[in-house]
Amino acid sequence: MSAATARRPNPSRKEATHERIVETAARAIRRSGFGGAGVAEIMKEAGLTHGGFYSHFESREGMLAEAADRAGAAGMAGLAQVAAAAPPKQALEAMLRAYLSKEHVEGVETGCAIAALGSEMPRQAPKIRRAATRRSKEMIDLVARQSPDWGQPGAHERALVTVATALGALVLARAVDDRKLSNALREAALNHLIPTD
Amino acid sequence: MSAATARRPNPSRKEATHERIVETAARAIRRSGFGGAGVAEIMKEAGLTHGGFYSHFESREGMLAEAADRAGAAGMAGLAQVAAAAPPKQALEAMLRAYLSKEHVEGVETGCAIAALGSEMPRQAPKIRRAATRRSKEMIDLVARQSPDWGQPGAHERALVTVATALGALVLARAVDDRKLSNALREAALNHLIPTD
DNA sequence: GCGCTCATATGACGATCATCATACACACAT
DNA sequence: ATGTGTGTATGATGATCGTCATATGAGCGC
Repeated sequence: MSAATARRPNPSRKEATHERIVETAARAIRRSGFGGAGVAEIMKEAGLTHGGFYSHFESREGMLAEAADRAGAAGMAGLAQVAAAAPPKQALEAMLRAYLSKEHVEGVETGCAIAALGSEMPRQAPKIRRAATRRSKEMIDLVARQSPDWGQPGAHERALVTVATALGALVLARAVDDRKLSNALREAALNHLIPTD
Repeated sequence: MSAATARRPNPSRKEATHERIVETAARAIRRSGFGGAGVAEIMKEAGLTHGGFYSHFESREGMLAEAADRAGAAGMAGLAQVAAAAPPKQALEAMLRAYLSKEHVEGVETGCAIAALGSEMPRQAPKIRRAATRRSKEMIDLVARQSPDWGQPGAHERALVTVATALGALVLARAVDDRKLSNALREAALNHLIPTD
């Protein structure tokens, strides 16, 4: 428990619950999509009932926007952590290997939000799309910064292509019902994106 | 009530309606997703009421499977047509330019089904996933066949990467709320995928 | 300890959905 | 024309959903 901060009457009680709901929702939307994540189910999964929902969010859509942003942030943070844990020279390679790993293909619920929700984004509310855009730019910048040709002309364009390729390979590898094809997609994208020498 | 009468006064009447419903549904799922395409809405859009639906399909899911396959076939047919209309040497380039055109970014409803539904596929029924897998393979083969290095070792792998890059760029270009970024993604992917000389 | 306040629970409402039972209307053979 | 059968419409049912009004219970200041 928290007995530390005495600034506000009870700063953490409601906020902690709010946080837990958003965290749960961030996983739920990646698992079930925007439409498949019901209010009652999310609250139940967070250890609550559906009643108090509207004291935390003004609407279901508002919650979805928070959840989408959280999901995007979580995926980004995971990638950034992988990059930070690797030697600078191999940061990009480490990120790509993690992004195109079999574990990431199977772990939709905790993985990249753009891959899990990308094709649903065009019809989402402006708030959600803005979050997706911001997180996408972050991801592109992260890749660009770890690229060997950072700062050189065309580096940003190459980062765009790298992200597109990894995202497309992941989405396809998840979509198909054929293990061999799924693995072939991952391997082909990896061999193509990682400079072999 | 209905006995096994082998009498068909008009064999095409019902089939034509069935066809029209599937065609309508194929557009609806690309526009609204699998979950967002309701039975009543699809029937209404096909010029009917929701009542007769279950004389055409055994369930909503069965209809979705037909519609998904139809959507995949339509997207493929469009691409194949573009390829056929271009000089053989430029067939691949023509396909890529069409796939990554601004029109395709904006035309979700009549475009590539994998791009429109890709991130929803992992949680769909087996029938739907099988259709998606088959259509994906067709698309990869189509690209491989039009590639300049067709038959050479590694050509198939290169086709996998080409498809992944185009798909990822299209999904991202549609997802983001930023016109400039959307265009930059299309252009970057095109410049990278089309052999410039 | 007492009562006030806030976070959460209980329960209900209206809307929407897939599904099905039944009634109608049109086309064809006679 | 008339009746028969097939294709579609009308309407209902039960389930699920988002939303909200109200009740309950726990923690904090006095």
